[in-house]
Amino acid sequence: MHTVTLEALAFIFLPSRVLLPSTAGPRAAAAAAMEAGASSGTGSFPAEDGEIWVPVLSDPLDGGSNSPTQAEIEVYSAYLDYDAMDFQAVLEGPQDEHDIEKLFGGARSPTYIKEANLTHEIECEFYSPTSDHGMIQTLAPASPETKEIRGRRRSAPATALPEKEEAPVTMALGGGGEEDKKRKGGGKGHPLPCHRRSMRLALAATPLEEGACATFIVDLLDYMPKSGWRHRSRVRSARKRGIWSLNTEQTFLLPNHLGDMSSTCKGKKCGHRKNNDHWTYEEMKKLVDALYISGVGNWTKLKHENFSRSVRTSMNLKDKWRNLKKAYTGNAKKRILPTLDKDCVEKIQKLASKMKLHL
DNA sequence: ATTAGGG
DNA sequence: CCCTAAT
Repeated sequence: MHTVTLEALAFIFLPSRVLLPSTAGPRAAAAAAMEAGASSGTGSFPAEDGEIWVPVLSDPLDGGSNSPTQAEIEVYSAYLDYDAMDFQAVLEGPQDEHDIEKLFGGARSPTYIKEANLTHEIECEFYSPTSDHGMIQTLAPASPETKEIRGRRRSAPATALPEKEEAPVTMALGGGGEEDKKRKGGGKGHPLPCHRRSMRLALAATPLEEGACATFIVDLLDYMPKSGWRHRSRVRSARKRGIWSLNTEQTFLLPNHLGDMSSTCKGKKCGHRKNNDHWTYEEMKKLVDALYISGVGNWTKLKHENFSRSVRTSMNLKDKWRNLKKAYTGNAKKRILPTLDKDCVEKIQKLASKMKLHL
């Protein structure tokens, strides 16, 4: 599962020692998750292509609760083809260049890897069976070299960007402090229930730097009032100026509210787009294939059966179909068409004409 | 609660 | 993606 990313990003690596605590490994986590019914997979690992499971430490702030938490992570890469073992290897973490090349050099040339500024964009969906706390704990080591950092929250409260350079990550992440308090108000530290939340993160690391270890970086793009690329550019440039660079060895936690926009920004008050992600070829193909089999409509069912772990909502699916249909129907003008293969396009057109008949 | 359609 | 009317 890969997607073309237009923005060049830094290569980031996962600090296995933190993400993979003593007891559990990816497989264990996967097994546990499946047992818990969190996955609709058939028992294979990963449940779906490009999907990996990693254990997430329980929230230390959660009144001592040690409830297990899992994070479902889908990995997208514009450059690499992985298989399950690769993922596991990544998680268990080679930490030097040699290993990286060994891991990723198969399909692509190591040189390419090095020069490509690979981006690992991961989609995380946190499930907290009991505590509702989904937290990833990791080290945020000094990594001034961390060039471009990116990860994207699904959505966030519109908060001004912190102005301080070197602002501790935790502070940056806690940008919406007021909101946070409100939501937790009176709850004795217990957050509002949220069994599932998702967020997009990017792993950034400088594996080639000595002493450098992976860092988990949350992109603060979405803290900005979003309205177009200008804002994004501003953020990007701010990032270039080092505003978001991590500069301490502190351990930081991804705050609970991160990625939990469901409670923050559900209403229409928050007029931000919730999902600016472009559909990938795989997604479109998957959608078309599914529609071709089960027919157009029943979006909710479609969502649950074919896109259960995707960020796409049933409405997203519906809208996407409509757009695809529009794109490949009628006069083939100079439109910006998604690059779908012939087979896929054919299905779209067949479906479209079939629907016409039924009108 | 979902869906179809327009915006 | 959002919103709304209709179901």
